[in-house]
Amino acid sequence: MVRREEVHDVPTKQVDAKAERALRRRAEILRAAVQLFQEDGYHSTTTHAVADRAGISVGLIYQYFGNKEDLLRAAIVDILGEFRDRIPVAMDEAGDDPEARLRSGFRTLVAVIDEKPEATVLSYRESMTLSREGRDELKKLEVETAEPFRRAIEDGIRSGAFRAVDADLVVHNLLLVAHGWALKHWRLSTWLDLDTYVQRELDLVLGAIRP
Amino acid sequence: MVRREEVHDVPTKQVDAKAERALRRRAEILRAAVQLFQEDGYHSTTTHAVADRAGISVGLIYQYFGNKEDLLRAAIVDILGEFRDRIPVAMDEAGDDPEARLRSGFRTLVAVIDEKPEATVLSYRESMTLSREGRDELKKLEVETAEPFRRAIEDGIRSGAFRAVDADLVVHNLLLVAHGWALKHWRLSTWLDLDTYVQRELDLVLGAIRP
Amino acid sequence: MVRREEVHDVPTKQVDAKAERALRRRAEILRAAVQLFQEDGYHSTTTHAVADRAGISVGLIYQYFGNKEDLLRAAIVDILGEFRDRIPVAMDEAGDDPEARLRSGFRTLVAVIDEKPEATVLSYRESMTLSREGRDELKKLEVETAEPFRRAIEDGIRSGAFRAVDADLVVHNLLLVAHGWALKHWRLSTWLDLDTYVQRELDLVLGAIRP
Amino acid sequence: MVRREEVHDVPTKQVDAKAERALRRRAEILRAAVQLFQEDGYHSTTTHAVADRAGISVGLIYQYFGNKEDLLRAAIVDILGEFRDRIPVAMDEAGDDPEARLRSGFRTLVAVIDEKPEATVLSYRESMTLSREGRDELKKLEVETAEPFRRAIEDGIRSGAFRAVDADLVVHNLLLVAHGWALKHWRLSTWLDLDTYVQRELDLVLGAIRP
DNA sequence: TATGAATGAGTATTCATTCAT
DNA sequence: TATGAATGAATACTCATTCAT
Repeated sequence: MVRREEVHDVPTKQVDAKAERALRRRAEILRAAVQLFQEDGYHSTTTHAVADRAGISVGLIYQYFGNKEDLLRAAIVDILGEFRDRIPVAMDEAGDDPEARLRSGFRTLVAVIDEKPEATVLSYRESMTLSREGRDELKKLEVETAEPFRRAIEDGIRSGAFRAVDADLVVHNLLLVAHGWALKHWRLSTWLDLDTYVQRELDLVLGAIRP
Repeated sequence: MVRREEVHDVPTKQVDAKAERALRRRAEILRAAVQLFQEDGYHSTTTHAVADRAGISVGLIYQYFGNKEDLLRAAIVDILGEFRDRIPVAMDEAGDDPEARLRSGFRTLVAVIDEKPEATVLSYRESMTLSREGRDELKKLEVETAEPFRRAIEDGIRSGAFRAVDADLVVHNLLLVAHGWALKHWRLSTWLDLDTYVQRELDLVLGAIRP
Repeated sequence: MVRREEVHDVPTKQVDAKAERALRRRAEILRAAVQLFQEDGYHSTTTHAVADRAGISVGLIYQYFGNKEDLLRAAIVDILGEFRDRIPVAMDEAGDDPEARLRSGFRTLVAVIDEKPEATVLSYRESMTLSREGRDELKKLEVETAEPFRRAIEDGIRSGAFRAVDADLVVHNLLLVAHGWALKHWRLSTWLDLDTYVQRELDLVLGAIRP
Repeated sequence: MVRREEVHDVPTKQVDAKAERALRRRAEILRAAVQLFQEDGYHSTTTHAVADRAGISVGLIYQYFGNKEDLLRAAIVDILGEFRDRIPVAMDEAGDDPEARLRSGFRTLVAVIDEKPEATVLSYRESMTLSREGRDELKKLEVETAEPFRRAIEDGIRSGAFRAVDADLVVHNLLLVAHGWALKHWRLSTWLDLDTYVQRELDLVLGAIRP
């Protein structure tokens, strides 16, 4: 007879399947939430509406998220995390030239924002809704997102590719302008598409910092 | 044409005193509301809290404002109206030179934002909370605010002072950067003061559009 | 013209009327709550049910009580307070003789319990439901209720009217037996009425402590 | 007649092992439930918490108990059943003397209560929570517990060992006082231990009914 | 004008219970 | 037997708004 402990042993495969299923569920719920938060605003979105959109019951939301605010936090962290992860990769693919790195990073930043504009807008609109901890987590991610841009600019300044500008301020502008694509999309999209926006903004920003 | 106040048979003086008192009350309530909206967010602010802060009873709010949303709309319209009114004046005082006009307009814009950062942040955070009509009113004011900037840039392009840039895009950037002073004040203020911010941003923006 | 502050002055009479009305409301709500707590138990009683029974809206409950638990606390404190207030009076009316004082006090105690058996049962059934503070308040009241009985017994022991018994234990028994009238009323009432119960219990208790 | 377990064609030994294991499981769950009911109250105890404490899954609770209330009923019946079973034995061991029988029965009653004070308190606090049937089962057990005491007193009255007191009332008091050891343990234990409590209470009760 | 008692619709969250595995 | 993911009914509490005074 097998030891009792072993009775509960389950094939690793099954465990993985379970864990994967759980992750998918979580993502489904989060997607539904982000959609609705964007459509109606965080406060106007009910947990029941999120459950309906995700095709599950209200109760299940609380098995994957602590509460409604946690859902908001996860939604915002989700996109900020994507920024943090994808931008360095894109910049590295662009090689060593500071200007090329900046272009690639900015292009990726706006592209990610264009993929999930709702989440970006959310992070502006609702970050005050979060608790102290949630907001601190956000700020940390924001700083991490800014970092590779800052380094590229400082490299450029050192190499003489850029003027001796306030690197932090330029990064601030780059991020603002990137977010602007989501924040003012209703107006920008009347005369610009994504590529043109990226192109023209890069021309402006780089034009301002070239020697 | 008779002024509306005089329709009833009351001495003008008394009417004025009354009207003035009413205006003051309205302003007091609005001020309390803007403070609290900024401190706790629109949704977390109760009408009772606004009444308390303003030193009046809840009921009275409804004599000056239609409902809570109307209070929000008024708060946002208030600052946007100030932009619309003060910027053209500031630009005109700067004379005819497009660059001087831009500088003066931007400086004023950031100054007004610095005076009431709450309201600016509010207009980003809560404009989706407004009804269709409220939002349309906002967009109209936003366009009116942008207009003098756009004209100065186009004048500059025509006169050869600026390159043939996308004027609307530059205005979009100017406004974003101005709002950025309120939106990211927590970070910017760690290394910049108002004047330096204005100066450096103008250098960047103008550097990008000069021939 | 009167000073503004005086404008709000209201006749004292009116203030009293308001305060009195508020007290009546509070009592109405409390009565409804005690009834329902007794009928269905605290946890099975909904705040809506309390409001319905009291003939008011749910919201109003929260203008008079902090929350549902506060309603329970108030209900229990209410009766314990009555014990504390009425028993010393009854004992004093009985004169100086320890036995007469004990009889009178016990008779009153059981009478009050008989008037509001629900509240007595409540204090047994639901006191654990209360928060630490609530329970401490209860214990304090319980001790205050016991005190006059304890003193009468010790007086009797000193004067030789009673044997040298454990006074605290006798008080404990007296209170238990009094509460028993509410706790086991369903059985006791099959063969006893209030007066007989009081009479027989006093005979037993006094028979046990007489020399 | 075949035992129910044997209906299916399984070796008796295996059935017994199974049945025994099931009984142990049931007892484990019940023990966890009683602990938690006492610590947090019946309503604040979740079935998940019971499962955790018992080291099993929620689902399994429902294989041994019909529902949560059934768990409560079982917990209370458990201790009342122990009263019913152990008291007659203790009294018989004391011989024929009514007073000796009473003493032995009471001592055992308080001892059992002291072993499981939680369950005793539970039966006071939560019996109203039970359904009609559950409460009737409890009352039946209570009467059965009382019966041997009643008989001992009546025997004593007949034999002249006791005065012609109301036997049912004396039993009522005995049970109340015994339960009091659990209900007011927080206060009694400040100056009494179990044996002293039993001793002094017996002295008081017997002192009241001796001729 | 001004008050604030009263309303009651609206909602996040919990938790006993089920059932596919 | 045993699991625990999933359900969804139930409920305390809030707060914008009204209206009698």
